[in-house]
Amino acid sequence: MRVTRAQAEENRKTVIDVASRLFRERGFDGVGLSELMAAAGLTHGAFYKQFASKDALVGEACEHALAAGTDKWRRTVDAAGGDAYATLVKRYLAPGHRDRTGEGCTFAALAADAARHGDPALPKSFEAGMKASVDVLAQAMAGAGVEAGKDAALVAVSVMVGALLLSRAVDDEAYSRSILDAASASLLGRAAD
Amino acid sequence: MRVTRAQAEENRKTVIDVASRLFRERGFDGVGLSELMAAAGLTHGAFYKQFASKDALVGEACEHALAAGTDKWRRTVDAAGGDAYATLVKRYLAPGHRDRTGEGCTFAALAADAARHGDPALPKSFEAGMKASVDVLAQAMAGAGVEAGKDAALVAVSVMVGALLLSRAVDDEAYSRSILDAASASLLGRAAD
DNA sequence: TGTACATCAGTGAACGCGCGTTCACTGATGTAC
DNA sequence: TGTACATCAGTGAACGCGCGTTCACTGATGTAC
Repeated sequence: MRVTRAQAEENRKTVIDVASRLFRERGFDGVGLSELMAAAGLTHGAFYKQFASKDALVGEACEHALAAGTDKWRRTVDAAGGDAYATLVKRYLAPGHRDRTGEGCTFAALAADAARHGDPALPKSFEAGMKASVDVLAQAMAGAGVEAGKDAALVAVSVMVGALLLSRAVDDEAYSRSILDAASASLLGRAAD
Repeated sequence: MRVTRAQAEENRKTVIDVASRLFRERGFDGVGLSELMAAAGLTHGAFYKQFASKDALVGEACEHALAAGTDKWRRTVDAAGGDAYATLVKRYLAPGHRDRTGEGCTFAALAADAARHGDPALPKSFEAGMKASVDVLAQAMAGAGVEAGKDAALVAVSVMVGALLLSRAVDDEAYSRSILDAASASLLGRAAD
């Protein structure tokens, strides 16, 4: 049965939101459309009334996840003031972030999937998300009096993404934390503990 | 038709080798057993004479790829002497490595896949590979007179993996290189160019 | 404002397809005498 | 060393299953008068 235009638009957003979580958790191939639509409270048949294909949703979900990540960082910087850089780094390299892949960093979760996906729209989205993240981090670094500049922020993002990715791939909890802690200490200086 | 035991053993190794390349290129879900066996010069039916399941091959292929990566680093260190650290970093953060995912770093290619795979054997393999890589890199850093210690090597590996991963996920070639170059300069010092 | 009709978001069955896996069969290899 | 037989790596057809996608249908929404 038909629903209001507002409801339909809301359903569309729900699907994208659910997809952005599930894709981060299990990868593009790890989530079927039936399961995804069920998680959004709909049946799978409704999918093609909103999206041209699964690939189209993959593109929108990545864009959404990347934009949400940047927004979250921006809000943190706005709220934390001079502590912004340390707050950003500590939250990013925390076990809580490591363990909630679905709500976490899109780069650490999906960059490899995006690179191999074929669709040229994904790299464009990831690049835009990357540049935005680097900008926000550079601003936070400057505010903290850390050596600023785009390159320093670029490297900082690389450390963060790499450490988070690796911390998720190892078995031992203590070793996993030591990866996060070493990266955190390196970015914030030895006195960060 | 039956083949010699030596031939069968060789075929098994070929399958693992081909799998370790294809999985790095396209992910575990991106490679079907028929295609994989065909790439190894066999038919898909032969697969289950050598492996219990696709998951079993995934485990062996990861182990193989990780061990091969560590060996390659070790050989580079043995061959390059005092230049080992710079050689390692430059080769790792080179466009050639970025563009050959199938023969490249297993962490950058498969860490996310491994983290979400479920099978507890994968994190064990990745952890062992990580520790071995950190050891080799720490040795190379010490040989180059760079601040040594496990933590510094841990962070260096994080930067390298993160930068490579991100360089593969963005669209613009120049921007991709700037990620690799920034990481390289950061690890080797500004004078590295 | 009330009625008549067209629209279309959502439903659920069905489609073809490729997946991982199984199996009866082949025939050269390996073994026993 | 030569012969007879058991083994088993590899073949290729077949299995059930879940995937992405399509479609006829429903019925409340949106529109026209």
